[in-house]
Amino acid sequence: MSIVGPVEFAKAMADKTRQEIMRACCCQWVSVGELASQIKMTQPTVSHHLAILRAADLVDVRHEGKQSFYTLNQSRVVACCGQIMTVFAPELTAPATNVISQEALP
Amino acid sequence: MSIVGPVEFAKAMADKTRQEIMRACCCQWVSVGELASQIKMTQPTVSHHLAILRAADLVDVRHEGKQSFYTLNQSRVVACCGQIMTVFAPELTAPATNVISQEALP
DNA sequence: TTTACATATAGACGTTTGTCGATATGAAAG
DNA sequence: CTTTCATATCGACAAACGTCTATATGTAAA
Repeated sequence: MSIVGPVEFAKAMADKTRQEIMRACCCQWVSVGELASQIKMTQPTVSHHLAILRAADLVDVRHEGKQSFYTLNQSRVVACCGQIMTVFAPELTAPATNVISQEALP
Repeated sequence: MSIVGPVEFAKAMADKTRQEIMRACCCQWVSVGELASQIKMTQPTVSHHLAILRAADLVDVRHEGKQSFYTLNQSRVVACCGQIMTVFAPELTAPATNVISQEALP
């Protein structure tokens, strides 16, 4: 929903603690409390970082009873990395082989 | 040479001005003065950002007479994005098709 | 309706970061 | 050698950021 460009994506990832959280909830749903104890940070700190990751659409949330479970949005990671590579490595990321490119040259 | 992990890479890219500089010197060698006038920032500010990008190995430098020319290191961009995708999107970035995976399942 | 528990938000505080003007460094020209 | 020009570094300042404690919100149990 939210428009997340290369700058917002990089900003969201530009923190050691946030990347630890991302690793901790990669491929699984983890509660806030469990995240806090795993990365050894207070619960409010973890909630704060989760809010940032949520704003960047880098995590999905599922509310169950009194607790909320988070999981890493891997598709968004791939999409943002793809965009970065398209913009900042155009010579190394050909947008599909162009069939007419060779013959069209004089 | 310098070890640049996902955190350092993201930090280096987590700034609008720095991404403008990167776009400006993508696919070409550009002097510091020209970069400064293109992105409309003072020369010291641009030098400062270039130092950060240099530390992250995201730009290459070539000194010619009194001026220095910079160009974006596209290979590093691809390498860092690849590392991020491997770590934070393992389910979407299969490390080459595993031939025995299907038959090995009971 | 209380009580207990999980998460979110608010406020405070120290640290880091981005920007600038001033100045140092270094290389070519006169 | 002195001057000029391009870039790098320094010092200052405000804004943004990360962390904590305290508290609010909301849900389930007693």
